[in-house]
Amino acid sequence: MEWIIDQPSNGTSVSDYVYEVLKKNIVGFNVKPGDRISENEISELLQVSRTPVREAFIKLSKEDLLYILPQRGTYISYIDLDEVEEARFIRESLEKAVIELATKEFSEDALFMLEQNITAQKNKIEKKAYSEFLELDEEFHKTIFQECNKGKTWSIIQQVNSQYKRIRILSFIANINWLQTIAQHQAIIEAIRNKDTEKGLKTIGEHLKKLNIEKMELKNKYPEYFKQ
Amino acid sequence: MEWIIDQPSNGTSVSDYVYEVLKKNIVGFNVKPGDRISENEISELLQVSRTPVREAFIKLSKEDLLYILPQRGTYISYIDLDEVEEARFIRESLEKAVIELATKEFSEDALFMLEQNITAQKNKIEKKAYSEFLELDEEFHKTIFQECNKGKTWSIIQQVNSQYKRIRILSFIANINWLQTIAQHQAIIEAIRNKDTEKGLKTIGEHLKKLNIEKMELKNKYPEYFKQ
DNA sequence: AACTTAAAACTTGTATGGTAGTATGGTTGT
DNA sequence: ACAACCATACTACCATACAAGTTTTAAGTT
Repeated sequence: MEWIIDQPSNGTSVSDYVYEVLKKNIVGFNVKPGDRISENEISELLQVSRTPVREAFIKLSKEDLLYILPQRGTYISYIDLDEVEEARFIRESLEKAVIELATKEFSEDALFMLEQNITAQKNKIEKKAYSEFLELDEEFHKTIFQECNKGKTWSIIQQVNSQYKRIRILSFIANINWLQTIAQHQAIIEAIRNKDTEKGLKTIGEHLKKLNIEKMELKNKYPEYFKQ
Repeated sequence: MEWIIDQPSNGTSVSDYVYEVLKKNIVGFNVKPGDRISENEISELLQVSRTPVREAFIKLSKEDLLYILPQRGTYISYIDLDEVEEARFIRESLEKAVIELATKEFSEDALFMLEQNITAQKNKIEKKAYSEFLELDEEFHKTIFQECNKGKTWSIIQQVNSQYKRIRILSFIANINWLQTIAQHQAIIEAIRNKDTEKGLKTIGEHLKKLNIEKMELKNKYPEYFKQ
């Protein structure tokens, strides 16, 4: 498969540019788990020097999207279901804590944004624009965090979420139900509006547990992407 | 005040070495918030090249212990109480989620480790060895996470916790009560042993909220370390 | 054919050189 | 006295060179 190489947007550093390109291609499985990449190879591919490539590698290795073996090589990580589970655990813990805040206080403006987001989500689904749908999904949750003044918390989730994202992509390729996802988003909005903390917590739990069920299914379907 | 420069321990990379030295000196207030440091200055001080220094800077900036202004300079961050509060929020959410697991299943061996840790804690307090006490404190919580198979979760806390750590150091310099801390640790052990989830959650809440009370007190005492 | 071994071709880690952008301090013009 | 300007000395960023270690390759030996 071919690499997707967007042009660097203005204002970003070379280092960030390399990071973005690599992340996109890893999460999108354009480079496959187990593949070996090298600083030289990427620096040539993107026409930049090794330094920013190296910095991007380090950053990605912290997200466990790749692992660096000193003096040996750098490899794309396999999806580790134990890690995915822990990422889910972290995300569930933090999302629940935030939904508890959101069901106590939430501005009308932000609620409106969430609703607009959902209509956009439906649109993308009809057009079968899955990756754009996933972006909106992320945006949805991000909005809740920001409204609760927990932007840093969201960035932590982002960091842990990389592994998780790859599974979601597979899940969409495998064509598993996304209509349920939208229904859950709607339920979250209702919970916030009615200040129904109980319902909010329950929905978030289901929302994230859904993927838990799919995990084994996906591992059977794409064993070459998984650890062991 | 003088910089504390330990020798590099064998096996660690130069980059990690620089990171450790810088972190220790920032958290310990040997370099003060607002101070300017540069790649050149540090590379000369530690007798290494600029590359590993730069990598350490990037890592520390992700923990918000310093901030990099491109082409302008790198500065030690002031303590931002909003950020500290969010770090506390994250930690509380994750610690509660883990204590819930711990009060359901926990090995006898690990419980023993926790008890041994507490006796060691008392020791350090008597000797007024505060920084060593803080290390044991961290170890205590880490043990719980690891026993619950949530090592990654702990590492997330570590990352977010740097800001928080600086406050704890100030708190100890200002001589605020640590006996209460030990009592709370003991209460956590009891909760785990008796599988008393309710008590566990409550204690964790108090444990972390304690610092919340001290924050304003500390800001008044050391205004030069805080933002605004 | 199977095993040794040495050299070449990789890898990442570290050092150093060069560049663009920013702050600063002094000088000049008014 | 004060503002405009310019030279200088910084900064972090990126490119390149070198070092240290690993893997691959292939020739040489038994």
